[in-house]
Amino acid sequence: MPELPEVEITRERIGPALLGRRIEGVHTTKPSYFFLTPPQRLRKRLVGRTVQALERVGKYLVAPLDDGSRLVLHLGMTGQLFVEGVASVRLLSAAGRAALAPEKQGHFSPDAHTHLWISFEDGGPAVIFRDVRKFGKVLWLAPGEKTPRLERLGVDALRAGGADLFAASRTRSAAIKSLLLDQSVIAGVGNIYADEALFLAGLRPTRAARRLSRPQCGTLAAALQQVLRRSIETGGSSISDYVAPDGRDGAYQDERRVYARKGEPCDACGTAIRRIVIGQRSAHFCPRCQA
DNA sequence: ACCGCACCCTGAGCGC
DNA sequence: TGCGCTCAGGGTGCGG
Repeated sequence: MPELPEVEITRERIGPALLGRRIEGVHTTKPSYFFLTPPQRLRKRLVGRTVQALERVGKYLVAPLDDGSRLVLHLGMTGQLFVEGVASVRLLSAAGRAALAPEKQGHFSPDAHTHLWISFEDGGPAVIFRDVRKFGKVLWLAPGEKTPRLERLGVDALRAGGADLFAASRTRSAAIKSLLLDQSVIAGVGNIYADEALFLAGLRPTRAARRLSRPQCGTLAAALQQVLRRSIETGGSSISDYVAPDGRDGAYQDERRVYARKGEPCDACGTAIRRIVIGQRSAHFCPRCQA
């Protein structure tokens, strides 16, 4: 679910519920690879701490704490970071939803997928991290400690220019779509926005990266900026799981030109959108508009 | 270096 | 109703 725009919206809206509040309790599910830092240690390190800032690095959220350590979060595919008390049907499974009366279907209560529950000394609402597939990650870093996960990220997608793309693509024979998804090249782009940017730039996702000209790299970088910024403006894409920390859906899914629109007519020319597979991921494009 | 693939996990939706 | 299958905004690690 969450790509750069969704993570950025999450950062902005979870901030008020997190910053400056002293952590009283941390409740977790049992150890799993979701916890890069084991739950028991995580609890020990977090209780009594105060979150001083919240930064986004690619698709990661990084929270510096008052003792110089850092809490690192990644939402994976189905991660949901939100404030206790918000209502959204996306916070319940279809089965759970069906079991409730319609007027209660937005109400969230902790379930087996609620891996992190952070409560605060001020007694206000908790911050909750739920993730059905557990592809998300929680990691605590000691003061000064580094992690390859952050170290190897390339330039943030909101700051990536044509020159970055051009330089990174010269030796790459792989499809440009795969290059866009490579977080060590450009950090933050995922499947939706890679497809949408390639459509806007008029480029086929299958094109070998090294075959792009300098101007085409410029066009693609500009398209990426436009797509990402517009998605942030509209609150991100809520396609199946994504919900903002305040419980609201994004609206960018309504502006998609190609992603998950297989068989539908292209907005620009009417040709049916095609879906293919590139690097084990789906790719969507208009066979007429994208060369 | 770089590329493709297996794998991590759960749930929804589909055809039969 | 149930079964088996495919699919899903993520990333890592391996061998070639």
